[in-house]
Amino acid sequence: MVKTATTQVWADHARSVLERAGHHRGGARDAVIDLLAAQRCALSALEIEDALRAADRRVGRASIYRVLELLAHHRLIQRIELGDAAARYELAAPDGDHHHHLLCERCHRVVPFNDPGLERSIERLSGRLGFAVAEHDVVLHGACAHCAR
Amino acid sequence: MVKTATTQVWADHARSVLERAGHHRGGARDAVIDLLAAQRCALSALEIEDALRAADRRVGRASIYRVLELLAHHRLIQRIELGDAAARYELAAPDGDHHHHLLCERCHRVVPFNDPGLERSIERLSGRLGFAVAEHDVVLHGACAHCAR
DNA sequence: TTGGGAGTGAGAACGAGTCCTATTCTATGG
DNA sequence: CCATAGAATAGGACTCGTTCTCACTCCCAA
Repeated sequence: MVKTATTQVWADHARSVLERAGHHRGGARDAVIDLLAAQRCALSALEIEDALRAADRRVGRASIYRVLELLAHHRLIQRIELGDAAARYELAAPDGDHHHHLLCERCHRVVPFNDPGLERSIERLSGRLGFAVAEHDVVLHGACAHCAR
Repeated sequence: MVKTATTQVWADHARSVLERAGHHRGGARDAVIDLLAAQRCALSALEIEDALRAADRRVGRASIYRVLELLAHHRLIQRIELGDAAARYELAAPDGDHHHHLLCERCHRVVPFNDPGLERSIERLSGRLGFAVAEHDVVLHGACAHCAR
């Protein structure tokens, strides 16, 4: 598994958050964290299982879901649903930077994008409505820039 | 089944759109359309099945999913996923009015809201990025106004 | 009226996610 | 360093929403 500086930072951060929360360490968890850290796009739980098996590091399915739930609970990853069957999981950068997704209905590509204006709108809105928004998820459906012209 | 003026409008609209698209009529489809028209909040496919059975109008499960897919394809309903297992389906008002949902992490209620500012942000953003956005879906996670204070 | 294609129903099949239980491992205090 | 309690894990059975299959029925244009 290749570890770049950035991914290592996230993995260490994740481990220390969990340790501080009083969790023991464990092999399955380490394997999942390392795998996630090395990804640059979202993975589903089953894809994680396959990837780990391919790397000769079998991890029980239940463990994978448990680890993902734990990481999501501590906001170390974000769970995203794009409408296809499986939920996907993506690193949540410690600096709060994140993006959303457009699902192209023609080429079926998933196009990530980010937009400060959108983030601001959501902040304003949650203040006005009295929500304490911890996370948000925006999915656009339509044609990507490539297919739209 | 009670039919108010508004719901009848939608049902008629839906049927004429499908007819113009070259679809034959059918009993299952009519039943699902009438049921949807009478709802004021989103239903899952299984809830639709149950409601129809309760109304003594059994409809095959496959037909329900087929009808929902067809209606969604013609943008007569919108499919929404709130992260729990089942997808839900909601009327898409012909006037384009729609709302989004906050999932309260404490009381687990689904709180609908709408926000013109948010809509404007999404329009601007899609123009800037070159997307042709046909539909969009915003899900907030956090605490609702009631739980937040 | 009739033929052919669209629509439908019932149940099997599928797949993501959860549950259960025995086993292994981690961290702590003696 | 060892014992121990409780946390973490494996893996397989299971649940349940969704899709598939295929025989059958119905709609509608000719």
